[in-house]
Amino acid sequence: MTTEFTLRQVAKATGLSIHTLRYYEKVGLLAPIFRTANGHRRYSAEDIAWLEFLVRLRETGMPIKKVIAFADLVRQHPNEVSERRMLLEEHRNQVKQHLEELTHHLQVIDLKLEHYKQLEATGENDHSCIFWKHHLEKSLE
Amino acid sequence: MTTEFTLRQVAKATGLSIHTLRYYEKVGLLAPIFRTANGHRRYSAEDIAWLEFLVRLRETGMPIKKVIAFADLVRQHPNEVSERRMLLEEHRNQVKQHLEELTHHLQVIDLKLEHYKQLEATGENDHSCIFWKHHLEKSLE
DNA sequence: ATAAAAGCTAGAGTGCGCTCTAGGTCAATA
DNA sequence: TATTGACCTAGAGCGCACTCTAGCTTTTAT
Repeated sequence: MTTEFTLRQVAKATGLSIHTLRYYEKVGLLAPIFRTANGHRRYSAEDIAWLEFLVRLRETGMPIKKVIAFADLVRQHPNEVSERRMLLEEHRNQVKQHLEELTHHLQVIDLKLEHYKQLEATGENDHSCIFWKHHLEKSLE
Repeated sequence: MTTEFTLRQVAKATGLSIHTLRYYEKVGLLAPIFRTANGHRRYSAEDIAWLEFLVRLRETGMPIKKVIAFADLVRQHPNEVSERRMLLEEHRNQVKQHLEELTHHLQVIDLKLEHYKQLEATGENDHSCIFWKHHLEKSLE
């Protein structure tokens, strides 16, 4: 409330672009930001705190529409926390699951890398190129 | 090579849509798939193996262009594995980093959830709603 | 023999999340 | 006084990754 920040400052602070900050406000990810007499935005520390949480939701894959739904809950039911909790809990579980899938994918990629390293060490050809050869043969018929 | 599969079968096997399979071939994620006399696609077991790895790359966030670059390396340098290894290693590191960021984000979300649970238990209001009030006050001036 | 189901291509359309442009105001600096 | 630079709005444009349509042929089931 006391200290207020310009668009430019907030862009620098959050890592979001100036364009994105205006866009986020336009679509309702942010409540309307306070304006000076000439219409320029002034962000409060609380605005920045919300932006930081919002970015976390986005970076964990929450679609913009769902973040808007979350923001709307705060606006419409500021004293009712349970709906927000449920929405966030659902998201948390999705992130958790995604995390587990990624971990598994990483293991497979690591296996493939191990395989490559062995091939490089022994100077052998990649076995999987057979599959490409098959197409070459066919196209030469 | 021996057993071959129809478009429909491969869609079911990989979880990709029929449209997507044709699209992937068109843009070069797959080498041209073998065709029957009437022009219908017939996928080999190797095609499916590559599709499965490809899906893993996509699901770990590798952009299509980069997957194409990877596929091109196999086609152009089937005996040279080191470039492929480097590309894949770079991707692996990005996935690892992403995984760590996600883990951190998850912790913050869990903290927020803890906070919500406490509020629900004590029946208190969410402190963060102050930030929304600020805007309401301003709009009433 | 005919209808339904599966396949084909080229290319248009969609949804998401920005990102940029045009055309303007206002304040401070050279 | 003129110009630079930060800001404003409305709305157009873009890149990605599909997804679907139109109009056609072929195959399979009844």
